[in-house]
Amino acid sequence: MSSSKRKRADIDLERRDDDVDDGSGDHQPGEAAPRVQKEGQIKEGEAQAKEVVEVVVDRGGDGSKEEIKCGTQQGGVMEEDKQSPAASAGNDGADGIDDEESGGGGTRAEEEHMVEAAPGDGDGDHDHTAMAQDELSTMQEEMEKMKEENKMLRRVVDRTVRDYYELQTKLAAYQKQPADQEPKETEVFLSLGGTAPAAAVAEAKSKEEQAALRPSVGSDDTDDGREGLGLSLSLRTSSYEDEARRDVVDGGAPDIVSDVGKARGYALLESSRMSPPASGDLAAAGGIGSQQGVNAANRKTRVSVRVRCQGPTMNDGCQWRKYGQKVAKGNPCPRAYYRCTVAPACPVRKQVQRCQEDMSILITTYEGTHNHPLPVGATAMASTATAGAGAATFMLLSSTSSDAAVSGGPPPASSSYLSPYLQLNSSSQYHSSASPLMSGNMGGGGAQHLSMFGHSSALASQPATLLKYPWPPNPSHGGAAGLGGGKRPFWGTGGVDDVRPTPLPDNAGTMASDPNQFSAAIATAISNVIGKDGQATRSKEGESSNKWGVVVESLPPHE
DNA sequence: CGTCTTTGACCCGCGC
DNA sequence: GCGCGGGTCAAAGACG
Repeated sequence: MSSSKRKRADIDLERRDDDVDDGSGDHQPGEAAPRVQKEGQIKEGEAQAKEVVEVVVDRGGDGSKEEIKCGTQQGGVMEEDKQSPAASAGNDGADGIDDEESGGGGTRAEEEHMVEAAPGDGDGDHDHTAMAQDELSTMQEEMEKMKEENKMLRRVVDRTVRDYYELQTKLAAYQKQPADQEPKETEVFLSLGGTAPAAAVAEAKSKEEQAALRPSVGSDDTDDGREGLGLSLSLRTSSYEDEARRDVVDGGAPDIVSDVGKARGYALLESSRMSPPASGDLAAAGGIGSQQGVNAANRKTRVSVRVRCQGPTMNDGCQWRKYGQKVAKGNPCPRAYYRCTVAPACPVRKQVQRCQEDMSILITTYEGTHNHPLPVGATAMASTATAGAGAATFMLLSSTSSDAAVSGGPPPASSSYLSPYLQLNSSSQYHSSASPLMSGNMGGGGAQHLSMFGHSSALASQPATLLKYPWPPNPSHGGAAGLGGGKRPFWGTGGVDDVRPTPLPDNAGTMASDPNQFSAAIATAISNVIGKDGQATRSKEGESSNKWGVVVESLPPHE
């Protein structure tokens, strides 16, 4: 596997949850809802509010690598999308950079956020007022520092962009050549929360740049509980082939997603497309259309998601069947192997394993592309997202996430690799209310949303009714039943109309304070990234091939 | 009764 | 060529 040939998309979602713990060492993928409950018995109620989500999305599909980091920020978050690509193009280096306005890289944002939070938390003790002021001054200083850093980052970004364009040019030339042999890699990282998963880090090749980009990160570390509010989007693309057209090229910048230290919680989605399909189209399409079924090419596509959640699994929205489990050498935690059961011959498989460094982090790797149509809802969502360029999919952060929810009924994801809906089980730290996320919807049908933040509350702003899932909330979908009896294709269930991605907040700026907004910001960032692919892929019947039809949607707080 | 999870064994690829 | 590790298969058990 020459890395050069494969594409990768990584999405890191970092969330922090205090809450739920499966406790069980085994992380069982949510698939078996019923069982999960038994074993894992996650306590929704326990989920406490803080969650930090870091989403790193790597898209390999097109041959371009993109990194997007989203950190919770106070200031306007999103907007970076566009920049992100550029940044990413620059390669890894760019990662954290992005939002100029927001204050710089997501990391910084986080720090800022943290800073504020810290003082704020101070309760209202009057006695502490003086101290608070001191802290404020300190914070201001930090802010200034951060600003400076931001400037530096901007420079880096500019440089990156420049490089990006150059690469693009080269890429274009390169693309003209036969792609078959050419390897292409695209990596896209979305990191929310500013922290990057260790694994991601490991991958990251250029740490220096990262450091440069995210100086503040360290600060984050300090605050575990903090929601880093910074959303940074960086795109890194390295594509050697045509597929990559859309995005940028990157050179092999590794994913840099971030520092491990922060392992607090994050979800990382990483998709890497290893093989360019024999037919270039496939790759471009995301391999969707082609039923190639179990093509090797399909298998090569990989997406990994790292989510920090104590919950046993992350729900991706698809139906999976566990076919094996093994202990990997470097990680004491067993790795579980799942196969997509949505369609009989679906080549897609996924591996679920907990992060050694941070057991609360669940790493899910998807491989291959679905050879069956994705759920309409998912598709619709994906399309919506892509179209809007805004939000691609629903990402829900649910702290509740019991596996059950997850396992519940996962309709296929919009994207071939990832289901549009990813559920992160974990309680959001930030939300005091524990886990509301998945609330009703999730529970019953098993929401297939990717929940990034536990703050359901934030999301809550939107009426639950708004949240509609591609598939009916029927219990049947949900539980094991969904799987068992429910092997029926998910796509049959839902109507496109049903799906309504929550509109992203117009003002990114507002996001900062609100978790909801934050999530929205993330969604936006993701959507941007995804959008590209999504559109492309969607072009073909909107099947799963989209790599990233991800829509971030906030759910109403659960009760 | 049917389906899914669990678990051990087998096979394949890679590195030394 | 050997050993190691990863991934997959298949039988048995458990659960709904």
